[in-house]
Amino acid sequence: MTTTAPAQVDSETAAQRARRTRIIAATLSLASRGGYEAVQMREVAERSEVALGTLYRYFPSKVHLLVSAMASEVDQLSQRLQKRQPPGKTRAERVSFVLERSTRSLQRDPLLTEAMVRAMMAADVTVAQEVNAVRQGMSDLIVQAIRGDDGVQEHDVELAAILQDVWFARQIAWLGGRIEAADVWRDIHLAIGLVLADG
Amino acid sequence: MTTTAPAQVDSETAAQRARRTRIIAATLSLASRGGYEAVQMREVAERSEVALGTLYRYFPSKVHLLVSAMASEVDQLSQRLQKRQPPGKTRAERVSFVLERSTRSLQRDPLLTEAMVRAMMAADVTVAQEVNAVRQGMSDLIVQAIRGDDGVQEHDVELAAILQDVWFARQIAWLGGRIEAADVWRDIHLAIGLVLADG
DNA sequence: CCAGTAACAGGAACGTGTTCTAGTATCCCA
DNA sequence: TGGGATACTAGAACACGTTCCTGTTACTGG
Repeated sequence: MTTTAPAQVDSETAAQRARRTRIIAATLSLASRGGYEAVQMREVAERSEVALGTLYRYFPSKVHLLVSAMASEVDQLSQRLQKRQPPGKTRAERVSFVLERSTRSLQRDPLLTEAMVRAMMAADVTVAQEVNAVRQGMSDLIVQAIRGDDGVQEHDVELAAILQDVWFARQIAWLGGRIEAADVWRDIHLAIGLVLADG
Repeated sequence: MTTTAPAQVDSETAAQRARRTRIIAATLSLASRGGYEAVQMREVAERSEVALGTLYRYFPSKVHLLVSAMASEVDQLSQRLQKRQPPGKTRAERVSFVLERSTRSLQRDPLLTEAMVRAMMAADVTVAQEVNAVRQGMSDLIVQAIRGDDGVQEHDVELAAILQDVWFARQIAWLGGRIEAADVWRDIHLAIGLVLADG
């Protein structure tokens, strides 16, 4: 947190964009192999062929780094899912589709998920911007599913926020060893039914 | 995590119970003054007049320590609130009463809350028992409010779990500087209205 | 092209959670 | 009541996130 970050991402040099990409890639790779604790800053720096100080110039803390990595993952998920309207006649069916896909996508790589979700929860005010990017991506996904072809509905943003809260909380319960992977989806599905009781 | 914990809390010697009490007291005091980062294990040990190794024998990590502290706080809150049935004619009114009291109680000491909630979120599988104690305490509170004088209702435990998830998630959003203290309560209230739509 | 500035490399150093060791005190039971 | 196990103290040691320092490289305006 000593040095000032590169002014703007879109005014970066090509070499800088490449460094940023290498750093995120190394982070995802390490997280995927060993979770939160395996993402060690020295190791990330070494793998992305960047000095430790440079790593900290790009991402001022481990939490910034992991939340940024999650933002990049959510972006990808979002692009895959938003190619077409989620199927289903009711709001509940469409939201179920989207959240089930998201949940399965995360559970496929539990250690990576653990690293990213743990960072999201550890984020303090200095990471608010990155955290908001992640939440916005998830929210867009859910809101689009709620609306379907019906357009804007009352409370749809608030409902999406609640479902996202439950979604995160259940992931944490799973990561904390308090519920099984299968229960994550059962609980979220139940929450969808209760919150979107329209069919 | 190397040494085995004292066998059972109820088979402790008087001196051991006193140590445990002093440790929790020192933890709450430090957390209240400076939040999560101010709870430093060496400092806790010194203030509770216990060697560092002993502290780790009683609480095998900082997270265990803070979650245990939260369990003790929730116990107290629970005892205060459960003295009488929460007022209100509808489930929503009663649950609002209980959660508003809980929220206000936490917001009165933001740094302590930050320390405890952050520990709850950082808890891994080794802390599952302590985390469950906290969640059970909160759940009892909410379930009792849902039931009121009406007795057992369908899904009341699941509804309580969802509300608790939202409650925690909103606390985190507040602690993460993404929403204001007042918004915490507004969002939880909204969730109550949506989940318990019975008046 | 050159000077000055910002970014980067390499690595030492520091803080705090956690573990480990050696010695001492306390407890429990035969 | 004595002796062995268990618990405790004091403090060193280790790991990893973070900061800082020194020298070098890459960029930019004149």
